[in-house]
Amino acid sequence: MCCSKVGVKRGPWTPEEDEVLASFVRREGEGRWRTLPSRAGLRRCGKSCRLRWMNYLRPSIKRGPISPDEEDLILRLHRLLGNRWSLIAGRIPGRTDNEIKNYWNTHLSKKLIRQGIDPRTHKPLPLPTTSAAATAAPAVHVIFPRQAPLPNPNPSPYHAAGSSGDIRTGFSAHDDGGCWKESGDQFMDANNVPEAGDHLEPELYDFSFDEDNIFSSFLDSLINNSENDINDDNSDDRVGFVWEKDLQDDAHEQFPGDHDAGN
DNA sequence: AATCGTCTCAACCGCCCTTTA
DNA sequence: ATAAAGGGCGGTTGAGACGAT
Repeated sequence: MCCSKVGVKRGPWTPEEDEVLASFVRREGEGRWRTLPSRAGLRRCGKSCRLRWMNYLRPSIKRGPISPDEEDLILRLHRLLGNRWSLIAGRIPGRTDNEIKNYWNTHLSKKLIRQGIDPRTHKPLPLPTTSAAATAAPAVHVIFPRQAPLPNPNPSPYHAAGSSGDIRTGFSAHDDGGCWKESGDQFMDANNVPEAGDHLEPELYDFSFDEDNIFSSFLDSLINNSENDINDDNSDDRVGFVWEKDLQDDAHEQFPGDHDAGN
């Protein structure tokens, strides 16, 4: 709670403060945010300065309403990544995670609900007469193995872990080194809800790889193929999905140790 | 014109990971 | 190995804008 310090200003930024911050960052560069206020002569906490710069003052920030293309991309990415706003924002030039998060919460989630789609799972909302099975419908997440290589050139990398795991880097913090691998032709998709561990075998890989490159190319393939991945049962290269449904507990039960590897 | 309810989004909060000493 | 600092993340809040009554 750095902003609660005595003498530290809070609330909306004034144009004068913006100018001080922007010119200072342009001159000195980003970083060292905690000491920036004193160096720049601002009565703000470092976090507030960083946020203001990242979400508002950066020259690369794009202004104006979200275009239909951007909206479509957000929807696709959210379907693949869940509430990983920084990752989503990273694929949409000029947009910030905060902006996308707000847009999602105020527009897109409601739009999906109106269309009868669960904004969390991107699956059809259950009918009002909820059965136990319907209410237990699990969330869909793609969770990228942190240190696991892709098993083959046309990979379907996915990973079982609870979404409560750390997602700040886009990988699960619970499962370093652990990777779920498809078994035979079995895939998980929206029409094939497995039990945790069904049709899957955990595999551990003990060599590292270029995470950025792998992740980037993998994400590109996800975006490009996302329609098929999700909706087309005949898709050959569809992405495997892992169903969350309290998966952390279930998977942990079946494969103890796997999910603690990163901690 | 006044009041109320809803919506929007900038800003803050609290947590946790990474880096540094 | 450990603690502290720095930084980044998603979730939440609240003030202002806006529309309905």
